[in-house]
Amino acid sequence: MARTIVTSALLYANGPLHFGHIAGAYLPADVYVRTLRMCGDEVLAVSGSDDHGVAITISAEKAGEDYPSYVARWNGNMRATFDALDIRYDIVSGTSTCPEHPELSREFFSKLMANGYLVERQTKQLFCVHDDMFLADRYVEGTCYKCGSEGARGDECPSCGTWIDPLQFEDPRCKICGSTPEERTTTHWYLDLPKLRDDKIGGWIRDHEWKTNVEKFIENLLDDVPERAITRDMSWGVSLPPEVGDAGEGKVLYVWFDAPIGYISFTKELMRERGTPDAWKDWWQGEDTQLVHFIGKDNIPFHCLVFPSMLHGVQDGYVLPSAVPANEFYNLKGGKFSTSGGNAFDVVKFVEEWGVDATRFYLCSTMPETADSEFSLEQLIQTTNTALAGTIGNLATRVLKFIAKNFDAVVPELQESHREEMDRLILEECGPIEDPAAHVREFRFRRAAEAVVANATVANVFVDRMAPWALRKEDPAKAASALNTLCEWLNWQARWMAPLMPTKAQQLWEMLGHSGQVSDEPWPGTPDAGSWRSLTAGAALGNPEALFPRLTDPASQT
RNA sequence: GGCGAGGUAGCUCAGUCGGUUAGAGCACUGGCUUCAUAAGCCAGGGGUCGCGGGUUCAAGUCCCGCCCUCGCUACCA
Repeated sequence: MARTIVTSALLYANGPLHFGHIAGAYLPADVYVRTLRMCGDEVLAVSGSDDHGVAITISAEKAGEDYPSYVARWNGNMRATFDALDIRYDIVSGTSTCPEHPELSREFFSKLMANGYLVERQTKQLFCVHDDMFLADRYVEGTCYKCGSEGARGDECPSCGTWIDPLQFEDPRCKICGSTPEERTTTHWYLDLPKLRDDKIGGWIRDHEWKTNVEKFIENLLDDVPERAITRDMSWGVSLPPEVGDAGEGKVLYVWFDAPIGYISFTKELMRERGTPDAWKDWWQGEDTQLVHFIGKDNIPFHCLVFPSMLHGVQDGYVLPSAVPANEFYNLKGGKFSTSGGNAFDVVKFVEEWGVDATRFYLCSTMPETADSEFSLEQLIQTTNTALAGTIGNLATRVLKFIAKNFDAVVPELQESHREEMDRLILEECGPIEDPAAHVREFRFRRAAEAVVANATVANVFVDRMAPWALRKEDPAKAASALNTLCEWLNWQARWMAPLMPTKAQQLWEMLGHSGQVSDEPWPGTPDAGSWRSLTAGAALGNPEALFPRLTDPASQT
């Protein structure tokens, strides 16, 4: 049986989730997981928050909160957003709360060191006595020694574009408190990426089949891969293992080093809770495991180069990613979603107002799969009204209400003599039928969304060809056969919809008279003339009602 | 400045290895239908594929230059 670990980018616990994140990494993962599960694959879905790093400590202090509660707040926001959007994981944890995380992160560090993939170096860095911390380049400002403009940041001068070495500032200031920092020597450990690349992993990365947009990114990256510091001078994070000695005092692992390890430590946490503490190995070190990382394009270097290098470097038999379906960026009004810049809105409230499934569907059908793409409320409303209310929802009501009125609200009978004609008409002559799951497996979510609608159009064409309202008077038995065929089709439609629109799929499923969960049904694929029917004539149908209410654009009202 | 992505119909986007008249959805126009959520079906109009060169029998697709938009620029993630 196919076994797949699906991860969604660990969210940096320093702000709310917005549609950019959701369309980029979380919703596609959820649709993928739901699809695979209905297909009978064994799937583990993991996500959580990335809780460490300087940015968080500074923001927390500004907000007057202690780090754990600050991080917990954003972790909670993430969970609430997932709930609102029906995005489900087996575990949503956090790097600062997962009990297994520190130890496993240190184990990675130790093994990489033992295997010769870490380099120890001493560097000079600015230290702020007032704030009692080494300052990241970004937190130093001063007068640019090239163009003389004030307010140059420690990494780059905004006026002349020069790359700044903050140690060369004549008047360095701490950006946090404004005092003058002093120069101090500090020791750090670097991940020897060039060596890791040359010891096999480079070849693996080069030969691996990546998504097109990922491929382009990686090629350049590989040629010029630097050593990367994986430790920091601060207290909020995972402390270093004892074997580094005194030099490790007051230092923690760099967030980017420990964050992806979270995927594994969260799995350990989950398996311990389930009472099978060793089961995580079957996943992460199992030969047949497929590892799929859903991320945004900004995460490509880490998931395609750094983390695989780490997994390889510890030499513990970890699986390497089989696919990294990175999405591009999702934009709002031409710019990126940004909560600090005000270019965003409250996701939970948005979903309450416009509906979970309509939102999920629209995000999927405009997902930035191949290039950056654009979100707009007007289009969401448009799409909901035409594709969901008009094509899919109206198909259900026009069929089921007609049956309720004229055929006693039960599945009408199919005359054996009509079977061949009905099957030929709907399966061959009313338009192409596609399997949404086939697109999902290729990470083509936009096409999958289109396919669900296109399949409903096939049935709408069938209704028009049969014209049951007229046929009922001329040949009632044949009208019954046609409606029986349409009931069968709606049963497929509900299952096709399930991964994308779980709530509405379930509602349709119940309208068809079923009591169980549609998501527990096996994936239907595409109908086959000989075997696609499964209904019993006379079975009671549920109450037909509008699946997707039409939405009104507040901007278009006068 | 450097790096990355993009500029294709009114809008949002597809276009695999360069190969017939450049596609889809929405919007728009016309016709059919009346079962249904003023829904459905059919047909149609609409593009010098950012600009200028080049390679080729053939370029939206490859090469060079330019213009514009967006993102990143590493010890922030």
